[in-house]
Amino acid sequence: MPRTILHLDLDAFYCSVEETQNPQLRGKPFAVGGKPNERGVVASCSYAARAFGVRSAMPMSRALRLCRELIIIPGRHHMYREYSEKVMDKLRSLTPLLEQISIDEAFLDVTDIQADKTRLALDLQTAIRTELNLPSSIGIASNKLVAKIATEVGKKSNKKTNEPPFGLTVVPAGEESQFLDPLPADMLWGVGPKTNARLAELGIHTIGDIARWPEKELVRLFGENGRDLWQHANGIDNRPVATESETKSISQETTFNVDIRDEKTLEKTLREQSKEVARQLRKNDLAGKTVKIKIRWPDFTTLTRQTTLPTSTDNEDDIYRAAVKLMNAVRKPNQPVRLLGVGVSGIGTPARQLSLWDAGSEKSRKLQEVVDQLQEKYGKSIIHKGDR
DNA sequence: TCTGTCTAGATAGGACCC
DNA sequence: TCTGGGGTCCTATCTAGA
Repeated sequence: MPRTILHLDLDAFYCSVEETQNPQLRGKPFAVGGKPNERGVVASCSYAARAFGVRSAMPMSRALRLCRELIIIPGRHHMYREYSEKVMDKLRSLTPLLEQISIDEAFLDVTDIQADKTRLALDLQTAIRTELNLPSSIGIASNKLVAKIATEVGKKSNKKTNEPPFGLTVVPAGEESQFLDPLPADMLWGVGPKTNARLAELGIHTIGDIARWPEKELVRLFGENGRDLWQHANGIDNRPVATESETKSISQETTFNVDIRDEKTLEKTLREQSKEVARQLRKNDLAGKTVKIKIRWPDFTTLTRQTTLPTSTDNEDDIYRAAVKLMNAVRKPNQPVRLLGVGVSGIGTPARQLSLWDAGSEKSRKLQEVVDQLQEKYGKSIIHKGDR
């Protein structure tokens, strides 16, 4: 039996949340993101701003040139996260088979829900709109890949100026290839600018073009990615909706408003970043073994250096010391830096020293007795410093 | 003891995503 | 025109140890 996967994407999410706080923004060209004079970029822009050619990830200075009256709003990520959680709770009330893939997107496996799936999607869309004031688009298909592309297609085809698309696109099982065939190759998951350019050189422009190439030939040209490419282009995607995921790395990075040469400022930045990374590790009861730095020179060349520590850590000083060492190994004195970052990977639960005393268990009580007897016999010197 | 081979883990970078 | 931040995954290369 084919599965039914629903993909939901909140339209212009950050901007939509800002509109709930300030309804006067509705219909106006505005963008959430960094300041234009501080190397900021557009994180999200309203549909009115999009009409001027403003797009996300665009430098704010350029966005401002395209749209003189653009209103710039600094991001309030804490608030966006709260709204995101409200939406996810709403989805979870429908089914626990939920995979959140980003702050504003999720997959739901609704195969076993006994209801008309289009009706279900419409009700969901309406509920999120009326209860939370947020517009969303939905794609429904027999797998995650096609459902996600369906959402995108719905957004593109419902283009009323200055308004969110509220797309809803259903791809019936068995019609996946037909649906994908005319779409541009870069709508496929995993095809970015580089792969798209390579495909174009081969005369491949649409997803259908990929599907018609021999799988073996794609594997020869693109390695294992070629196999995925062929399968996805043919509408094949057997990945389940993954309800759980583990954190694999935690990092912090900063692009400076102006390039920095001063050693002390760079070290101070690493210190603050290490502190934040350690805080996040401890908050999630995690520790990492590999410390990585990322450094970008003014010409935009970016490099990373990493080192593996003897033991996992969630300690700010350990991370900072390793990061400074890595930076000093790669940076010449007085060399200007555009971006600096610190990350920790190789993540697991922290290897804390086991306490003999905290459990209050039978075992620890007996141990206590033994230690007390030994203490009586030999004095306190037998208690090793590290044991408590 | 020396050398070659295999393998696993570490490292660096690239591509991609939102 | 001048390019953020925080992630994941993959691949190539290097290196140490068996």
